[in-house]
Amino acid sequence: MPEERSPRAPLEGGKKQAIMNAALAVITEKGYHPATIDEIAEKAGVGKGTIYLYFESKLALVSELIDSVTRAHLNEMEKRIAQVQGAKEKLLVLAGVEFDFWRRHAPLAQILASGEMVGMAHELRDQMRAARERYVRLIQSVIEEGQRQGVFAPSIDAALAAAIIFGARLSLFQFAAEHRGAQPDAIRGQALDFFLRALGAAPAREA
Amino acid sequence: MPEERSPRAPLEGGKKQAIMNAALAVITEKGYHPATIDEIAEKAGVGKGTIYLYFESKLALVSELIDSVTRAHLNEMEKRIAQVQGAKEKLLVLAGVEFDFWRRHAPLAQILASGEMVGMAHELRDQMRAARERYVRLIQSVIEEGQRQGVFAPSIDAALAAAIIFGARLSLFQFAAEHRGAQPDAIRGQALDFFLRALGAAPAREA
Amino acid sequence: MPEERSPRAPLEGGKKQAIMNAALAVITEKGYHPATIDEIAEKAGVGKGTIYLYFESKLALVSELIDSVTRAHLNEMEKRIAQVQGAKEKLLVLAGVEFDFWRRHAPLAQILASGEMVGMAHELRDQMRAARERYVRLIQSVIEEGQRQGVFAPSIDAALAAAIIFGARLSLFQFAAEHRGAQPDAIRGQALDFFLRALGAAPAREA
Amino acid sequence: MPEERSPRAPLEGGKKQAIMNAALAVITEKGYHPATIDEIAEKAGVGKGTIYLYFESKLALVSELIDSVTRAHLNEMEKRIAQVQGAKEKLLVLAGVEFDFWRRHAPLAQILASGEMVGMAHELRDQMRAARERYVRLIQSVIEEGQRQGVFAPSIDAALAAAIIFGARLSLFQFAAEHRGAQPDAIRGQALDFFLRALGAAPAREA
DNA sequence: AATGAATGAGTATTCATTCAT
DNA sequence: GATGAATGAATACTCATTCAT
Repeated sequence: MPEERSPRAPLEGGKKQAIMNAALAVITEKGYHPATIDEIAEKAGVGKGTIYLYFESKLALVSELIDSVTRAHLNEMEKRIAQVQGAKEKLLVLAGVEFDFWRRHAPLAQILASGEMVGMAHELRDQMRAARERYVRLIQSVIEEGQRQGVFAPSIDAALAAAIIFGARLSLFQFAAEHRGAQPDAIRGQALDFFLRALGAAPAREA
Repeated sequence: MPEERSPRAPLEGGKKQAIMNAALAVITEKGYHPATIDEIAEKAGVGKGTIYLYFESKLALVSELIDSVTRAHLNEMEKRIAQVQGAKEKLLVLAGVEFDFWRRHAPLAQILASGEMVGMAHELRDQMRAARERYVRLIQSVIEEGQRQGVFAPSIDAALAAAIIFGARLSLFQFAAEHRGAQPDAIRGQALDFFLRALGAAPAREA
Repeated sequence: MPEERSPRAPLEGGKKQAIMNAALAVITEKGYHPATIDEIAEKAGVGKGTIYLYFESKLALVSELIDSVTRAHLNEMEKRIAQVQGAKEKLLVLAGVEFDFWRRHAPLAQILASGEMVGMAHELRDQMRAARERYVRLIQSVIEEGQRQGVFAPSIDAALAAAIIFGARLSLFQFAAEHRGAQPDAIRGQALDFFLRALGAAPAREA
Repeated sequence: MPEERSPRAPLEGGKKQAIMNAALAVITEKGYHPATIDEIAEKAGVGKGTIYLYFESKLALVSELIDSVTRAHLNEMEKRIAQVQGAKEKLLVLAGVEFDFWRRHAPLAQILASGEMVGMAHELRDQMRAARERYVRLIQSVIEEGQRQGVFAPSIDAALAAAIIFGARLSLFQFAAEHRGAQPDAIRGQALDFFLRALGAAPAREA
């Protein structure tokens, strides 16, 4: 591997990631406004000024944070869905990836899923709206595929159904969190059956 | 200067309401943190200090605001549901009341619907969690009633289903807002059918 | 005197003046950039936030400060000059007012006279330039009057002469400050004679 | 990677000069405080840390800068004045060198000419005061020489006259800058005549 | 010698809250 | 009760300086 280092490549990964991780943790706990640069810096183990070497502003930091997480999540989702055949199977995969994501990124996921955009900078709102739209369209395309395949009722408005499914995620996660006794898999299964029935399909297990 | 003891008597008693209305408007537009007492006072047409005669702090004001709005909403919901017979009919009523509420209080509704206000003071979180629970339980009770009446599939976890339905509200509202062309009633009907199918019931129209 | 109070008129005079005086003192001692709002507030005996009740920003404060001082100075100068006849007499009055002003406002006068504008905000530069121009034009008009009256040599470029006289003020003041032994009046007399000779007139004492 | 021990040997030794030139340019444009080490380093084409190899601090850098410029200017002035005979002739030379200097170093000259840099660190003030004194004394000695030669009026306070002439420089330069239409030489000639008359001498042209 | 990533003290500004009138 | 002038804690961001490489 010959020299191929962008200006501060070697350290950037480490420090920048540390800052983003710290920001994620603090913002998740306190929200956007109460999260202070000081606390993020301390949690990241870097000096306050260092943050401004990697991000232009607090807003830019959060923006990149959201971007990074949603992009990664959506990319994985799309890749995994493309790997299976059948709309019902894809919905199953989607549910699985989703549950994994929530398990790993609970805090940010909550912000994203909550649609908590009131009072956020417009840049961030637009960004989150865009991510939401991409996500909804992904679900919608699976539903439409199912309708073409004849496994979902064709009379259903796929966009509306996708919006409902998208919107239910946060509640489902909270439900799972509050019913720790129940198997997450059981919850996921139940929820999937719920949506399959709603889409006019036979439950997954009997498929 | 003659005796002018109660110069604005007609407004007395409504001052607290004026403040809450103003707070609702400002918070709704900008979010909790960016909303300033100054702006709320101005919009309410009262002095800045006056707000502190009626509320201990900004936090207390918002807390009471949320309490007031959710309480009114839930009370109306419960009253209206009690007036009709049949689980499906109750779900229909619920959807109707809900759409009305959103229409009237769009911005605050969004905050409330997000369910988990990341970054809000813990007092507010707990308060909103409580409201959410009361709401979910209301839906759940309707579902259980339907299961007992034999119109909803008894195998469904009513609590989970209620959580899903609760969670979908925000998304549905956003969907309605983005599809202004479509009739809101049509959207409500479609969504209701979606949930009725999910619950194992025949669609409302054919009931 | 019936009620005729602009919003915060009664206190504004006192506090605002206190702030401007403090700002003048601090800026004079340290210059624009090193002068901190904290120190100005402390010296004025008010809270830091109070300054922002009267001035939009540090820049606005300094701007108003310059405006206030130069305006007062120029107004007095113009008034006093209008009260006497004869160009030489006017020059005499001008010198007198000038010396008084320097005695009273030494610190700000230094800033203004120095033309220290490098690095200043453009707003301030323009403001100081404008004040300088008004001042130079005043001197110039006296010179031109003297030329019309035949007491000053008509071949002299009045604008250039005015610029020279204007520019010499700071140096003269510094000279006076460094030669505390000499009578200020003697210095003023010498300087006046210097300029009268330069203008082609007989010295003042023999007029 | 072959031996590349001195990749920029041709520049070695000039690095300090490069830094001072860059500092002069930046400070001249923005003033002392707003000038940042970052910008100076970039303009000088060196690393930020390198500046601290040559100068102890920003203050030291500026101090050395002022020293270097004023020293060069004064030295040239003294050398050129020594080369001519006659006080009037020396004043003529002085004006010429001065105009050249302003033309070449307009921005720094302005800072220097302001004479009393309000707000500058005390070290710098003292330094500039010293330069000013040396300059004034130079002018003064020419005047005194003229008085001894009988070309200038002996009753004039040479120190005061020198101070006035010194102080007028900034204004004259600004005047020249604002009257770009006029020939600089004409302005210089007019100004010289002005001062010669003030000193009790016949104008230069008729000498 | 040369660099530039890292640092944290220092700054202007905002805003919830108090309190004298 | 009602007010809004006054306050200062809190916060994002800058920049001279250091030091490991």
